[in-house]
Amino acid sequence: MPEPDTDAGSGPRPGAGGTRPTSRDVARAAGVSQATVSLVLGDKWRGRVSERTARAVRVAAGDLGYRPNLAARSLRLGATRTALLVVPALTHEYFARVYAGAAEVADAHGFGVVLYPSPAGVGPARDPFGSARTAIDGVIASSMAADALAAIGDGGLPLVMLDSDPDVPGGPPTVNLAVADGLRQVTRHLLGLGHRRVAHIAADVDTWTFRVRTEAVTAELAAAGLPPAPRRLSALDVTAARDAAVAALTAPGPRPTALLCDDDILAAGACKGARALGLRIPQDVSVSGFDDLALSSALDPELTTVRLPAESIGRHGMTALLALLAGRPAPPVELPLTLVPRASTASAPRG
Amino acid sequence: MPEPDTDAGSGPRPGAGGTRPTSRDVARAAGVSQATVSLVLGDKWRGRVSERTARAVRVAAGDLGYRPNLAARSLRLGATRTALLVVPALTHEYFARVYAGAAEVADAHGFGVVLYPSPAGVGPARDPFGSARTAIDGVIASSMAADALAAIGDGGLPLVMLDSDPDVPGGPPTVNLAVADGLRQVTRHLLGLGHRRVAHIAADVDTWTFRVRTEAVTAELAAAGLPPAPRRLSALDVTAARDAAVAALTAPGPRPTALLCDDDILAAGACKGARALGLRIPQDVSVSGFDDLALSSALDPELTTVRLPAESIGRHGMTALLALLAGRPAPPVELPLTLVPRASTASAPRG
DNA sequence: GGCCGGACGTTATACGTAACACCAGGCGGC
DNA sequence: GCCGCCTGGTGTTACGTATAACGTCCGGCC
Repeated sequence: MPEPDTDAGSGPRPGAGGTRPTSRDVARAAGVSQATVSLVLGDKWRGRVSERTARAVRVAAGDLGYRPNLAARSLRLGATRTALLVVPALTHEYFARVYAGAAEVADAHGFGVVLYPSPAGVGPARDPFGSARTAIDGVIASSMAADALAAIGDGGLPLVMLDSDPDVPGGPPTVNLAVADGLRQVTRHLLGLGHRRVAHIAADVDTWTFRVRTEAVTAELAAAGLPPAPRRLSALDVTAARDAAVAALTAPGPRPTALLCDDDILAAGACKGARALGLRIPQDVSVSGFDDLALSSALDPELTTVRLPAESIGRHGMTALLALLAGRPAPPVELPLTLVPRASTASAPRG
Repeated sequence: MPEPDTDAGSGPRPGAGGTRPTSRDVARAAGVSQATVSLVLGDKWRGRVSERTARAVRVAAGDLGYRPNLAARSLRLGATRTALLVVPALTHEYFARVYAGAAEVADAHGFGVVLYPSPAGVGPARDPFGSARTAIDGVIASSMAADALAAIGDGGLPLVMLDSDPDVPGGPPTVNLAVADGLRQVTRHLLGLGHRRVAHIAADVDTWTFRVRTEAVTAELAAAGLPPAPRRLSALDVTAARDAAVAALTAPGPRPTALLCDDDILAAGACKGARALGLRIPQDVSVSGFDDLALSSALDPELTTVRLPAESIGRHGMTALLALLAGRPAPPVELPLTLVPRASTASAPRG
């Protein structure tokens, strides 16, 4: 049979526009069979291939610029060694940091991570992961609404949930932040400064992680013998939060002396609202955030907030998914949070 | 190193009733051959399969919950219909918005987009895309340093560069923002307000998009008969920018009346620095940014800045890559920028 | 000398899909 | 009566990889 193959291992041919070399090309160049190439490059050759042959294979692979065809490998193995990370929004710094943590652990185990930013949870059940049409082995989903969860479950893939209700019976393994405790810390911090009229600027987002925040604040106020904080909903957006703050500060009755915000972005808006009314922060009104975004130390005054270990939750999430893929159980995790007191909160004004 | 976890996808999954159905299972259920299933589900059956048979196939596929094996499809087609978007950092809102634009166009063409956030451009040449080990058809790379570009080029994949030097002979197609013009607009804005002593807070990042900013500012000042602005380098970081601003404002000689910043993040730091010195913005010193991040309207006063059409550059980038993949040329693109004057700049103080 | 077994490789196969080449029957034209 | 053509499919193959099953040489031991 005629062999039009001209390249007899003469020299490197990187990215010359031709087709990519396969393991068979490497085999030909090294004078061995394709199986041997696979063994050597897959590091499974101890005691089955001589040192000299292995070296020859590696040299040939290097010369040709061989890179394995990942689609073929995935097909053969029935696994892609890739995880999908579903997040509600990428523009929120928190999720970018979660990704970084997940990628770190994945990398250490030879796994990849692919991101799918889903504006509204996830898409229709038929094709939950719209534009991320990549073959994946498992899913890590962060801060998903309940109906979105159902759509993901349909995929039949191993699943780990981040920042989601851990008490669903038969639900997927969860990795959570101690969000409730974090907001208790904030509330106690404000109470400790003498504040008795606290307005709560909450995000109008129907996810577990935001729902528990309100419960925690209310419970902590009740424990101190105070009524629930007036709660103002707002989109997770500076302008909406500004309006909510203005509404809270101009509502009938005695003016709140503190604005407890569920997110740093809301806190930034709250600061603008307070200033628009001529109030000074923190002398006239204290403002607290939640997240410790870069934004929070860019503001003036710097924001009292709660630091979220975003990278850590990403690491734990990936670790849990790897456990699932290996057939091991993934016990639930809850990570502690720490209050970061800064300049935007101070003692309540007298009067 | 966990070895025996390779059979992750092949184990029987309780919810799905065994292993995932293949096109052959669908064929069996519908009483046709696998080839017919492929034709029907691939929408290539017009005039080759009867309406009735096609319907039967679709019903069977739906009943079984069939989803094509993407690895097998990619192997067969030699293409993955997936693009890789390489960005320097995800925590910067700009890149998240670029992604959104790229994903929009990709989706409309049945393509997927996978993100690879590369802390330092890209990784070593051997495996440029570290944790994003997914089979891809092409690359869109944004704001890459020169050496990183070389590593990407080695991949031999179609490549589109965003925010990169368009004048490299034989270089890849580029999609750019008119960054130089944007900074000229800012400079003229400040000159028009009477500022004659402008300090330039620049990012210490060796990429084209930041290099041209300094050139543009210097050229525009020279055109007005002014010496180059004292330039202070800073990491792309609030604290570093704060220090740079303090240094600029306390340097020997007459104090600058304006701080021209290459990025909104730098501007946020500059504001903090100015305030730390007891200066009011904009009465004592004007501050301008660049990007129009959400941050810029969260600051107080709101930042004069330049709006970047991030989604648009993502859309154009993906469009260019699709052209390349179709064998068509991708002419260079340059998108115009618009100045957004807000409250952080005002007339230069007299004296 | 025959036989065993380690060292060193090779041959063959399957993964699931898409598409090319073929084929059976019916029908109209000449 | 034969050809050509249209309709509605089917058999088969190849994509590139990983690995199970199978050889082959050769030194050593009873």
